Amino acid sequence: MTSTDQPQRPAVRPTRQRRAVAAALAGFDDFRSAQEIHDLISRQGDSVGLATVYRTLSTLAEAGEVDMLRNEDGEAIWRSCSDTHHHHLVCRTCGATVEVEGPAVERWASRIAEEHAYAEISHTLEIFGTCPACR
Amino acid sequence: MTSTDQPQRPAVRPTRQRRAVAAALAGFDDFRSAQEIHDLISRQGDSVGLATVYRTLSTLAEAGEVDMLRNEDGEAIWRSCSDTHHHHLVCRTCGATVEVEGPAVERWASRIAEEHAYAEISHTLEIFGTCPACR
DNA sequence: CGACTTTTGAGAACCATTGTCAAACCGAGG
DNA sequence: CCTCGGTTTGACAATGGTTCTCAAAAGTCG
Ligand SMILES: [Zn+2]
Ligand SMILES: [Zn+2]
Ligand SMILES: [Zn+2]
Ligand SMILES: [Zn+2]
Repeated sequence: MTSTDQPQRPAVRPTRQRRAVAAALAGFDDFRSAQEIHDLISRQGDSVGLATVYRTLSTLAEAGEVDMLRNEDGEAIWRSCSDTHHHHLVCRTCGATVEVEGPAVERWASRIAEEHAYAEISHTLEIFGTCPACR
Repeated sequence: MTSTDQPQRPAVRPTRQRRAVAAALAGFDDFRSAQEIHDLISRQGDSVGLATVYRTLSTLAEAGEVDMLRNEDGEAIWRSCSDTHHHHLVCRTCGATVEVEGPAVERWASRIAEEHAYAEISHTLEIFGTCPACR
């Protein structure tokens, strides 16, 4: 019996590239685009292909290690976040981010979904504005 | 004095194309992509360039006549909505939409922004799920 | 009917994101 | 340390939604 119990996970390997992306993510606390992250990595001397940056970010996002959301232009932006469910207050200009929680909102959302019999619910809730520093 | 009081609006003209887009929008009540709307128009016999569809939708959105939001792939989707501020419960599969309101959420969002001194606030709040019909 | 301004559309251009696939890499055994 | 098989990478092509270009077409108004 080789493996009937374990779902046979793909075995993620700790490579130089993945370490570089993780390091870059640890280096800022605002939301950044994949391209910006790619640039940051290059600027630090490391060299990681853009496609790999995208792949790594997607993987991390699926694992819940980073949050991905879309700015008002529809571009994906990423950030290493705390692992509890939360939302964001994001500066439209510089990306400065504050994690926020709203238990009442969570309840409201699930109640709404329930009332209309929608299943497999997910929700997006982000607040955009101009931070004090960018005024 | 030609015009110092009126901000000199661009004078939007009622063209066949704009009427066609408006008619298409009136023909469905779920969120659709620009391409889908373009197809609907063609299917109704009218012919409107895709670029014009985009232009018209953008104009209508700025005027608050339609709502634009992004699906989970980041694509813009559009819908003719009521003119009061509201949010949406959208079926991930068929696009079926329910407009929802949450006064408490609105208050929560502005309080959060205020607490962190962010200005020019806007927020996005959408709930995605699978509607009863799509189960 | 002109003179003037806005609008349109076919196609090119953009550009973020994803796909391709051979070469490089990793880790476990041997 | 060497080998073997699956994993990962990266240069580059390909996608696909959206915007740009600009000459031709269509409103507006006297
Ligand atoms: Zn977060
Ligand atoms: Zn939430
Ligand atoms: Zn709406
Ligand atoms: Zn609101």
